[in-house]
Amino acid sequence: MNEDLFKQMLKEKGLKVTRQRLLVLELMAAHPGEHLTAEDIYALAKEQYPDIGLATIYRTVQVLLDLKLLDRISFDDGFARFELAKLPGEESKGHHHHHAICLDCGRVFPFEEDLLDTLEQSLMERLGFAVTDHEVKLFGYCRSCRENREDGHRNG
Amino acid sequence: MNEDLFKQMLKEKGLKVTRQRLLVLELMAAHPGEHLTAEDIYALAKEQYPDIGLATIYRTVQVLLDLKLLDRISFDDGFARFELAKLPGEESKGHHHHHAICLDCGRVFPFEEDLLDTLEQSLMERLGFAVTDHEVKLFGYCRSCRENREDGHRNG
DNA sequence: TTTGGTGCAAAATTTTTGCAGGCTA
DNA sequence: TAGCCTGCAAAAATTTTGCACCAAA
Repeated sequence: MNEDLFKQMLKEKGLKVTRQRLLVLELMAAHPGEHLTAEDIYALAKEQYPDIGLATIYRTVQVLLDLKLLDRISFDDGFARFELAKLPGEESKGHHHHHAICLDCGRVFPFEEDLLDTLEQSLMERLGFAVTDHEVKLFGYCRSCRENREDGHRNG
Repeated sequence: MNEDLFKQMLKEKGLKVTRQRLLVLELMAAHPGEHLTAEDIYALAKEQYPDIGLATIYRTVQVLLDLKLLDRISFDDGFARFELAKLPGEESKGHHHHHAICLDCGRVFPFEEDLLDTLEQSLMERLGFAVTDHEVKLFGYCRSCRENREDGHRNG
């Protein structure tokens, strides 16, 4: 992420460039694909700026969401999570990437595939619903958990 | 939903059949595809049983989730929502149905299409990730909102 | 200097838990 | 009757807001 571009985006919205905003964006860029909660971001930010407050994290995250620099995602575990958004043009239709969530170890595997075109076309034809974005979560079992499970089966 | 089957499911788990549990399941069955929050269910339940408590709604919903009679979904608006689950065998692979969410009016259109087989196969081949379930949310604009918008364009 | 941002603490909101009493089996 | 279930209220947990002070433009 280009810091100068970020400063320009803030100025265009009449917002000020502050150390806290720069820090949060930098942290998010340093942890791609990690799905951080507000508390996670707070803890990381305190390492570099102990005086920062949790309320600032929430307010900054909201600014970054408005600028479409972050995506909010939920794994239905009680807190909102945030991750760096792809810049427009980095992928085909401006769609976000998606998540395969292991039901055993809880790890999250991002993937990029964008195979929903047929489905979206069908919705337009049948319902007149024009899709502009989508979010896909797959649940299942990752390779290492499946291998562990097979070991278990062999032994008992 | 068959009430006797529900009673049997409860008994098999050592749980008791109570008026509150029957009522909540009945309400969920009477409002298919409506994505009710705990407060929504509470309000509906009070109409028929004014003494019921909100805590009972949360506890009952948890029981119904465990029995896989309900699905929990989140539209990232701050509360968990619940809807009646499809019985096994009602759809192809045990997968749930999905949601197209209008960004304008907020209405939610359920759809059944199950066109992710290719994607899931590819994940298995590339990551060794075995998908057992998926959740798809599409965001966009429904027919009536699109028509209103076009009216607006014509008039101004 | 003016406007908006921050940190702290309190408030708001959703969800969970403890407990005394009541209902199911 | 024994044990689970409920209702109420309090607690927990995440997120938002009010306010005085501070920093950016």
